[in-house]
Amino acid sequence: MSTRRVRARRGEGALLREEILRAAEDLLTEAGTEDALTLRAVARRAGVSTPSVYLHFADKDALVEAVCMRVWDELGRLFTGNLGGDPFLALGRCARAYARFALDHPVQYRVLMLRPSAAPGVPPAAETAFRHMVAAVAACVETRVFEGDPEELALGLWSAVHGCVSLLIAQPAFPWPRDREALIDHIVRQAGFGAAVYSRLPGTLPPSKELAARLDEFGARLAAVPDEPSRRQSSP
Amino acid sequence: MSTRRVRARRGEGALLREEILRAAEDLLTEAGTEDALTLRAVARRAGVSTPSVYLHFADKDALVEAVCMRVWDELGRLFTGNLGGDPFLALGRCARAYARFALDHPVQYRVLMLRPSAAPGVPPAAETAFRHMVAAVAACVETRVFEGDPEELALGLWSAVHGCVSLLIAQPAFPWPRDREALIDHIVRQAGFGAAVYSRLPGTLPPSKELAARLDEFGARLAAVPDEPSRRQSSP
DNA sequence: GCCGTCAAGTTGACGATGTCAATCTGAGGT
DNA sequence: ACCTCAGATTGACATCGTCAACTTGACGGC
Repeated sequence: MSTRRVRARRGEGALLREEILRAAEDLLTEAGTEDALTLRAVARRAGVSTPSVYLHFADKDALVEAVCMRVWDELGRLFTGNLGGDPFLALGRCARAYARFALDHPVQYRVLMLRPSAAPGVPPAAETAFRHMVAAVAACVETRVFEGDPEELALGLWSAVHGCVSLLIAQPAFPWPRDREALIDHIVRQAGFGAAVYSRLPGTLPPSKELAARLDEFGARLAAVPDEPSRRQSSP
Repeated sequence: MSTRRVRARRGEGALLREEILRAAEDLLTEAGTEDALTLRAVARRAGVSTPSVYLHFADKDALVEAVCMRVWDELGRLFTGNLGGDPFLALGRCARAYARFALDHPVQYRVLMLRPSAAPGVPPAAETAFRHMVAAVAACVETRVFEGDPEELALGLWSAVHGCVSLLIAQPAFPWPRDREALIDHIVRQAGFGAAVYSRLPGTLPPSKELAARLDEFGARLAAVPDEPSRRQSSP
C-alpha cells in the first residue's frame, strides 16, 4: 500500500485524481469519521507525496466534498428506481430509500448535509435530493392526494426524513427503538399523512377533545373499500 | 482584553473557569463558527496563558461542549413557559419555541446536535430536548388528540422540527422562503397533524385517487362547530 | 515579620496538520 | 542526443492541541 506509485504517463495525470479519491474513500469508511481523512494519510495510502493532492484538489475541503459526492449519484438511481405505480406509494418508497441511503453512508451524509458547506451557493447534494423529492411530491399533487405547492410540501417531508436520519447518525447513543427500519417507516407515514391532511385544513379548528373525536371518525372512513382487497396498504 | 489577568486568590481558582467560558462564548457568537474557537484565542481573550484552560477543562471538546451547554437550559424555560391551556396548542407553541431557539443559537445547536458527541452515552442536550417533547406529547395523548406511544409520536415530531432547523442551519444558501417563521409554522402543523392522523390509520388504505376524495371530505368535517366562533385556530 | 506550602498559572517544547514556493524528474516529441 | 513541460517532490512555515516541568504568590502558622 505504501509502495511509491509509478509516475503517470504524459497526459494521464488525472489518473492520480482517481487513486486519491479511492484512498480517501477507503480511509473514511474504514475509520468511520472524517477526522481520519488527513491529507498526509491520503497521500501515503495513494503512494504519493502530500502536496501532490493539491495537483487535483484546491484544498482539503474540496477533496472531502469530492469523496462524499462520489456516492451521491446512487441516491438519484434509488429515487428513479422507486418511481412508478401509485404516486403516494412511490413517494413513500423514495423517502425510505433516502433514509436507507443516508444510514448506509453516514459519514458522507453528515459531511454533505450536516455541515456548513465550505463552498458558497447551494451544495449540489442538497439540490439533487430536494429536486427528486419535489418531483415525487408533484406526482402526488397530480393525483390530488396532496394539495398545494409541491416545494412547500416537499420541504415538510424532507425535514421529517432528514431530521430522523440526522438524529440517528449524530446521536447513535440515544435509546433508539431496536428496529430502525420500523422507526423510519413510522416517520415517513406520519409525515406523509401530515402533508396530505395539512393543506386541507380549514383555518379554524375545534379544541383538542372535539378534534380527537372527529379524528377517530376519520380513521374509520379512511379504510379501503371492500372491492380492493388485494392491496396490502396504500400509505407512504 | 489582552491585559494579563490578575491571579485569583486561593480557593477561587474556579473564577477562571467562568471567564474562559465567557471568552469562548463571545468568540463563538462573534465568528459564527466553531472553527474560531481555538484554545489559544480563548486563552488570549481571557488574559491567560494557553495551557491554563486545562486547569478547568479536560480538553478542547470539553470546553466547546461546556460553552454550548451554557445556553441550553434556556430551552427548558421556553418549554415550560409554553405549557398550559389546550395541550395540542401548547405542543405547537413548544415546537415553535424549539425551532426559534435553534435558529437563535445556530452554532451551539450544530455543535450539540449535529455532531457525533465526543463523550459516549446520550448527550444531555438531546436528552432534555426529547424529554420535554415527550411530556408535551403525552398531554395530547391524555386528551386523545394523539393515540399511541408518546415517545414514538414525539420522535416523529422531533424529527420534523429538528430536520427543518438542521437544514436551515446547515444549508443557509438553499433558496428558503423569505419568511422562516411561516416555514416553521407550516412544518410544525404538518407534523402535528401527521402524528394525530397516523395512529388512527387502518392497516389498509384505498389507492391515491380515492384517498384524495376522502381527505377532501375530511377537511370539511374538521371545521370548528359554529358555537365556538371565537377561537382563532386549534392546530399546533 | 518571616516562612513554608500548595493552589494558580506560565514556559517551552513536541508532534501533527494544512498549505505553499521552489525544485526536481523523466516521458515523449524533434 | 536534447529540449520541454506535465507530473511529482522537497523542505519549510504557521498553527493547532497537548503535556511535563517550572514558577509565582496568597495565606495560615509561628
